[in-house]
Amino acid sequence: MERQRSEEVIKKGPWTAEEDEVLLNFVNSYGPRDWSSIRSMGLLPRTGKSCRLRWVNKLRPNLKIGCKFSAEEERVVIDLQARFGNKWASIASYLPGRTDNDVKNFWSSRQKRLARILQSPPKSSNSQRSKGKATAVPEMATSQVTRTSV
DNA sequence: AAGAGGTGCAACCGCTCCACC
DNA sequence: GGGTGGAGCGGTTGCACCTCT
Repeated sequence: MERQRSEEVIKKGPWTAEEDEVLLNFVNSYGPRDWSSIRSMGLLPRTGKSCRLRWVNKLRPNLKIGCKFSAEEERVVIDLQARFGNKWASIASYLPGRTDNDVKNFWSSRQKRLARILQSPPKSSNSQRSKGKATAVPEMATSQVTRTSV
């Protein structure tokens, strides 16, 4: 019973503004550490893991939230990925304001797109579904293909 | 105007490494 | 020296939004 209760307490899914605020207050007071104590102190019904992730990806100061990767950042990611492989945290450390999750998502999106481009025959450009969100692809694609295919 | 397809983002899960007891 | 717990990292998945047909 008790165990069941303690499991029920853990919340998952999207974070609310209130939770963000509590997490920020905690970090301001104790610093970005001891994540598991957030739950043990009864501040939030979230795991330490979840709290750390939320802070790192969304609440940390100086994050470039909602800001697309610049051409320069893309180049850095491509270059560092070639050097380090999928060491996203290491790569992110070279990109101020970017998180490992950002870099990881950016890279996997590019990979998917590249795969699609390479698979699809070079039909007329009309058939390309270039979304507004996903514009700067073609140039990227070529430079990436050469590197990733190694 | 509606439906289908594709993209990007946020979050969770499992594994590995490190520090402490 | 070994065991346990916590933190960090990488991979994967689901959802919402946007564009095109």
